[in-house]
Amino acid sequence: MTYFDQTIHRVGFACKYMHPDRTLSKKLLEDIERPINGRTTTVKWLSSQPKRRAEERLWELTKSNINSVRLLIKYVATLPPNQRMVRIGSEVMPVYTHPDWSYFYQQPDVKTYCERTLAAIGDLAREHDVRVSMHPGQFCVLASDNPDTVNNSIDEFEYHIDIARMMGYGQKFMDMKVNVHIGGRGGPDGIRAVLPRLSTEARNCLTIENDEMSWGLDASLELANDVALVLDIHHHLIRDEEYIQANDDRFKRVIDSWRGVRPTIHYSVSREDLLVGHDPNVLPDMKQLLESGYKKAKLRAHSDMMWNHASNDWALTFLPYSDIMVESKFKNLASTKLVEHYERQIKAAV
DNA sequence: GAGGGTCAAGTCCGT
DNA sequence: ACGGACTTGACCCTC
Repeated sequence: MTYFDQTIHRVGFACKYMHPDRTLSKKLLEDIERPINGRTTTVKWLSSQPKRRAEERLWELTKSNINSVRLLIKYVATLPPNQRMVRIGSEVMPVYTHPDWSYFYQQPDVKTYCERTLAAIGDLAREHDVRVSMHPGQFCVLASDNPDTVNNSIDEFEYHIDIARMMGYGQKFMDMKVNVHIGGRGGPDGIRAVLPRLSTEARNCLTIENDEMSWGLDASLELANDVALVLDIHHHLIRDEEYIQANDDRFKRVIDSWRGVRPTIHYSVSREDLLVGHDPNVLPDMKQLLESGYKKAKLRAHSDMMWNHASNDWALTFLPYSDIMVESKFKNLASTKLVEHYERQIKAAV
């Protein structure tokens, strides 16, 4: 087992808190979890309401969601230093980029409220050394071949950057990562073309992640001199059917793209209910699974927990070089259990 | 209170 | 060409 520094090597989770005691009633769990997790609405519902009522709703959601970010970071701050990393969900300010509703957030009282509260939350994160990030969703396609989609995607990306900026991030290269996939048919050139149109803060935060279907690691490596790269080791496994190694030259180039800042990689594993009966001590063999009829579309879906020890051992070989964002359905429960399992292994080995 | 229908946006795969 | 998956629930509404 390799050297392990509690204060440097982080494992985090994404967007949502789950209470550890799952034996509690559904209602009680909801009461506990609800304030910590984001809520949202739909354009359709908002536009069906009188303007006044819709605005009230947006106010309520915005206040609730900003407070939920605060509570989430407060929770992460109670974790050991090696688990102080979390992704903030995108629903903080619902419909922020929708043409009918973006005005709402430009109103001075709303804007001031968001700036003031998010600044304090950024301070809280820095005070407790919580590493934060964001990840715009599937509709943010900066490299689309449709100019309208690119325009909308820039707005959507800059929305995330507004949050980062209000929290006090974006001033230095990669003080916060806001991660997207290449996504569109424009590929790496499409991403490069859009860079001059982004704010300085956006360029400081943008990371590009390799996709599990279309644009893989080789494509994102073309951007190594332009942006920081996020290696998703499971995506690479799905797409290229390869367990990339931590000493691989391609990973070295990923590390270099962060220009001295400690990178983050993404790690997930195929669903446990898809690979029923699979030995948790054996690495899933992609080629074999595909030959026996499993589809990539199914294999890409995230598991509840990090159930495969062999896969975890592989993922954790990256930890000396980068933080690991665990992507799983059971969120903090999966990442915490993974860390605790790893630490027990280290203790046993000493 | 439970259950069913619905939701801004893009892209890919399979038929 | 088109539907469904991905994401992926969460929410509203009706009963």
